[in-house]
Amino acid sequence: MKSAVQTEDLAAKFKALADPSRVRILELLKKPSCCAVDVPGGLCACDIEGQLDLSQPTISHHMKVLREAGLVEASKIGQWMWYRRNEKAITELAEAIRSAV
Amino acid sequence: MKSAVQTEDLAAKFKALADPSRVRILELLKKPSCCAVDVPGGLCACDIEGQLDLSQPTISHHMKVLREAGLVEASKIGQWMWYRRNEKAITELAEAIRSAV
DNA sequence: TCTTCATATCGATATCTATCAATACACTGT
DNA sequence: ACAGTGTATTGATAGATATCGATATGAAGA
Repeated sequence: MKSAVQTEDLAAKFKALADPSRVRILELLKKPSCCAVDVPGGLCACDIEGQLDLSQPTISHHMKVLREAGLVEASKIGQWMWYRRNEKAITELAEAIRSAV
Repeated sequence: MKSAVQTEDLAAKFKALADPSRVRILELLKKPSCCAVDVPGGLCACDIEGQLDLSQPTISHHMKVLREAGLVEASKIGQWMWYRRNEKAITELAEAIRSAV
């Protein structure tokens, strides 16, 4: 039987995806980088903000949720935050949903 | 680009999984049937209730959420509701999370 | 140091959700 | 018809969440 922590952890990750804006953000992060940070893959917060019609604090909140769920990673580069998908965690979640859940 | 309805639909499915009790229910539904309904796979509501330490109305609520998300199917057999996983929808969601999201 | 820009945090609020007790509904056997 | 059983709905409530404006933090450049 699955442990309670595993179940809780799965639910927490799904909760992070349980919002259209956050699903959209994960879509956007698939695109090649187009922000000031010259790194392939990922985006910085201002670019995400430019595409979602949400306020800057709201975007910041969503990124925090995605990060704490482990689905997105972030690094500070200069004054920008560079966000990118954690493909490993995403793939593991996809596996869990099919077999383990 | 993904359409808004697709994004909304994905988020709706994730929202259905964004609760430990409902993740647990999907686990339970993997087990072979052990309820009065003599059909392989799936469970009836009373069996789920017996394993989750939640009230009957709460279980009923969770099953409704899972059904409306399309992740679980239900049939009435006599006075029992027979619930089973919609493996097709679950697999599609697993695909979406990895590639499309 | 001062200003500017990018991002995070705070405080407030409206909406949503999980939960239960009570009740209604539906099916079965007597 | 009636009683019993399984499930759904209703109504209420406590807690969570998405959102924003205002403000704070932090980094870069003049």
